[in-house]
Amino acid sequence: MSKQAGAQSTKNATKPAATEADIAAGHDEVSVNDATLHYLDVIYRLTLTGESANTTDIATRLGVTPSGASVMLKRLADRKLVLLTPYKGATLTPKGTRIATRIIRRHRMLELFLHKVMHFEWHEVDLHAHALETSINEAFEDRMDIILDHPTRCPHGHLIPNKDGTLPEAHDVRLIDQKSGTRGIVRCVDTDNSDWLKYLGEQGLKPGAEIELKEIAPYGGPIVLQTTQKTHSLGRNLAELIYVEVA
Amino acid sequence: MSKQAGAQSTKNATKPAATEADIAAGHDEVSVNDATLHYLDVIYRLTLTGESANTTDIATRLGVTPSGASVMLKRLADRKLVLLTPYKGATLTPKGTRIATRIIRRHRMLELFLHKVMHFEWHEVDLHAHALETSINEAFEDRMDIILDHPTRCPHGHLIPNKDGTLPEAHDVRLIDQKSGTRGIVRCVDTDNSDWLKYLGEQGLKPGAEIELKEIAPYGGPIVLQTTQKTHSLGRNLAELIYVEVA
DNA sequence: CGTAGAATTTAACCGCTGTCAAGTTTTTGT
DNA sequence: ACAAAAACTTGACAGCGGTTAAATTCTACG
Repeated sequence: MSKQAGAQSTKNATKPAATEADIAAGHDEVSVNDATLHYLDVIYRLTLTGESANTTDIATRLGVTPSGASVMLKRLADRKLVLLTPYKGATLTPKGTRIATRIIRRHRMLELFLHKVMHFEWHEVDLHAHALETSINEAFEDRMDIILDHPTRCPHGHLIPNKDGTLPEAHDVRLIDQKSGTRGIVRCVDTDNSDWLKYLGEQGLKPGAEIELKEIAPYGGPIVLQTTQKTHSLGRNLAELIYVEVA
Repeated sequence: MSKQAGAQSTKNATKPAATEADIAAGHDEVSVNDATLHYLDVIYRLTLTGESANTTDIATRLGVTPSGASVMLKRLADRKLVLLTPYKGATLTPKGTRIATRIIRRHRMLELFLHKVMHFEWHEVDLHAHALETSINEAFEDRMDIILDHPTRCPHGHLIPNKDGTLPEAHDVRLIDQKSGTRGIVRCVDTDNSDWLKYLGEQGLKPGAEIELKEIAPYGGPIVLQTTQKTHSLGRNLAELIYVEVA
């Protein structure tokens, strides 16, 4: 499964990588290096806001030095997977986006699989999924899809992209943007910080929970909200992670 | 999970790999390169007979050139994972054996998991397991062990090593070494050839099948055997793969 | 016993993805 | 506006796991 640099390069030399036709046909467009996939994954998530991803952020997320990331970004640009404006930042090309959404599909599907089938806790699944996402193939992906009955969200509530890269419909809004008295259902907890997830999970603040926003204290004060269980008081940084669907 | 050569080397430079203490404590001794693990796996299987593994066989199994394998074997010898006698062959050191049995445990457990939980056919699981075996960690391994209720054999009937490297007890004998009239239960089909497995599976000749050896035709002739379903006539090459437990 | 042929190793090289150090560009704060 | 700081890129290099071609060692056979 193309993990050795040498083997990879040789394969690419012999057989010039997947053609556009392959990709359009839904073949294994994800047949690229592990490293490449991780870069595309990170860039995709950093550019969700619409802004381009800067080198240092990418490097930090991947645990490499900015110089290393800079070099790699250039290579990805040469391969037409990212659009790079030197000293400014990177965004994904359509091709890069297709690959990224596909790997994210696999990542989130794996997270759900690890949670539902293998009974890992929701704060544990990201790490496992990360290790596995570049090792599974389309057959495995499809099999999970069947076993999980075509899921649309990972355990944290992130949307699972469809195979064609589109996203399922959602009506998620940020909890802290709502006004006091709003009632709704938690749909997503947007972090991969294991500790925060563990804490919020213990509080029952995970997708599906019914909550009512009681108060947002001014000047960065705590957010107070009510579940069927109890009243919670959360710091801004945690409350920011919560997305709800308003009742 | 350490797939980039660069990252790996750096990691090893910073943190000088698992110590003997780590290994004894049952920590993640399998924290080595993918490539290394595949080499150890192959060498283990080639040396099961007691003879040492020769370079060309190793290279063939791994899909690399003999020269490449030769270089790599030297590195593994430097790392005290294999015992190398130049121009003669390689065997595993105790350390290499520990790692190899551990990765084989994961491989076979994965095969069973893929078969039982993900409903892949028995001739499909080897490929998937091979891709995954170097990406899972101990927690995943342990979780499979629980879900599968501490299994002792993979779908083909190979023994799943225990975590300490020992093998479960077995009373498997080669079918073709038995004399006509022997009755028994198929315990193992010793091949990873997908086509052969598919065929034998379609014939019902898989672990658990009750069979009676009818006749072994001389001079390389066919082997005739009887299951509860029908009478089978197998070529020598296929019959050789079958191991049974005599009734 | 010597030699042809097979197996193996060595040498020189490559591509990938990193590192660190140094140089360049952009941003920021006064 | 301009200097300091931050961000980014470039250059020189390393390690891994491969390649091919050439040299070496082993083996088997007449």
